Amino acid sequence: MGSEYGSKSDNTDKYSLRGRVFKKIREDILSGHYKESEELKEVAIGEELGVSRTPVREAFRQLELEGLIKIIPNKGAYVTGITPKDVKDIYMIRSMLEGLCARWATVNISKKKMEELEENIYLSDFHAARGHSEQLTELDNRFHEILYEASDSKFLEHILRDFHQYLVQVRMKNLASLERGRASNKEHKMIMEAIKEKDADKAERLANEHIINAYQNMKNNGFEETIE
Amino acid sequence: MGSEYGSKSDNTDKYSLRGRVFKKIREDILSGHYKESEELKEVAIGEELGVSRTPVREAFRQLELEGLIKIIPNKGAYVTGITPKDVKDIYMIRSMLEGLCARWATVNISKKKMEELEENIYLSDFHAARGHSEQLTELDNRFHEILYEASDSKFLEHILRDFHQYLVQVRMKNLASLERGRASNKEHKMIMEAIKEKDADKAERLANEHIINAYQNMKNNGFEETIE
DNA sequence: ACATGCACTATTGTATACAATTATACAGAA
DNA sequence: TTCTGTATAATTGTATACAATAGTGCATGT
Repeated sequence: MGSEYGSKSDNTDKYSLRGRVFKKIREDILSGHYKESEELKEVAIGEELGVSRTPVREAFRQLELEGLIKIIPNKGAYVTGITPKDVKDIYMIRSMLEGLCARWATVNISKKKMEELEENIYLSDFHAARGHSEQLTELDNRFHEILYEASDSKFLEHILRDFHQYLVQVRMKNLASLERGRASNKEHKMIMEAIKEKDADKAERLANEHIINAYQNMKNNGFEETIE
Repeated sequence: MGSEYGSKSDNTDKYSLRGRVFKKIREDILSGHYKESEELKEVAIGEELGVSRTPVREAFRQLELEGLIKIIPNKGAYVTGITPKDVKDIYMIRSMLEGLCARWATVNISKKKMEELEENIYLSDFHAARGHSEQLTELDNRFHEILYEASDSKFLEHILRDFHQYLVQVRMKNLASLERGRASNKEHKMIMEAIKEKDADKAERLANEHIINAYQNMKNNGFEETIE
């Protein structure tokens, strides 16, 4: 129990060729390796990665659904790209949805999950004090995971996971800052307490702000240079 | 201009085998033809539809990303299903996002799109008075499409389109009721006016309520029998 | 009777072959 | 020159063949 956080949330199927291709291309798009409107050719990418067209094609379909590329039938796949404005939009949207999630979690959370949430806070404090940034990242992920599950809404869970995956690239270097890590913990704690007090309005508001703060922090740390 | 509303929003690629397979399976899941947890086998479905495994597989990948099936590597694809609660959740989530969309549209809408919005309202009144339900459906779709585009957010647009597609099944029989059609028009009009007056708060609130109303209406008309 | 191992089957994963579509270049006519 | 039609090449769409994996049932030994 607990060593493989996030396995449930990862629908990229790490060990299949398709999964690897999917991940690789997504990474390349999010990191700016592929330019806006660049055409992705099945054979070229297949050769580059040493696989046939089949897994590449399947990865393309997934990438299209995630909005990262646009496939024009019988013509080709074109990179959609992701601008700083897109990132901002995503955070704004996510802020709302995390708020909704916190609200629903307040109503639906089970006793067991509530305990896990408290334990999560406790452990986060522990590791933050010692500067264990890797564990902090994992705990942060898990905190949100718990809330997703506690919302008791299959679809909200699904959507928020997508966002989470989406932003994982950006988040990495972001949470690495211990300052933000500590602030984040404090916010988590407040959200947890609001849920415990069954104050849905408060939980929603705090979760909203939590995401906005994460975004502000990222912006301040000069992400403009990271993703262009 | 205007005869093929929604073509942009449809990422199912109507005329490819994959697109048809995708649509067919989604329909079968949403309409309850496939039971919860039922296993979908590539060859079986392929034979049923007279196609090979390839387009079926690609359709599966898309269906998984939409959360309608769950694929376990090397094992199989299983129907996730969609309960009345799921539908409710989706409407709640969509309500928030349509609200956000209306807010952003208020700020970003172009003059040209504003005019199209007004024209849409006008035409809707026209057709509602004459009971042209087909045109009404089309205009309703287009109304929301315009707002999505006007939000000037690629991602919000993308997400809301997905939801829209998702609920299209349910919506069909819903909007068919002329009563609701007329009420819907009224609500559209109010949203449009709020945007025109640059009152973002009002636009957001009205859009929220608009979706909730649509849900309530659907529930009252006994959708429990439709989707189980 | 029960557990264990092995062969066999069914199903998915991947590669390749073939078909259909689209883009391009070039020749010829207006 | 400019437009148009056609042949050709490049690319995606689909089907099929082969590989890998997981599930099933039976035989065998204790």
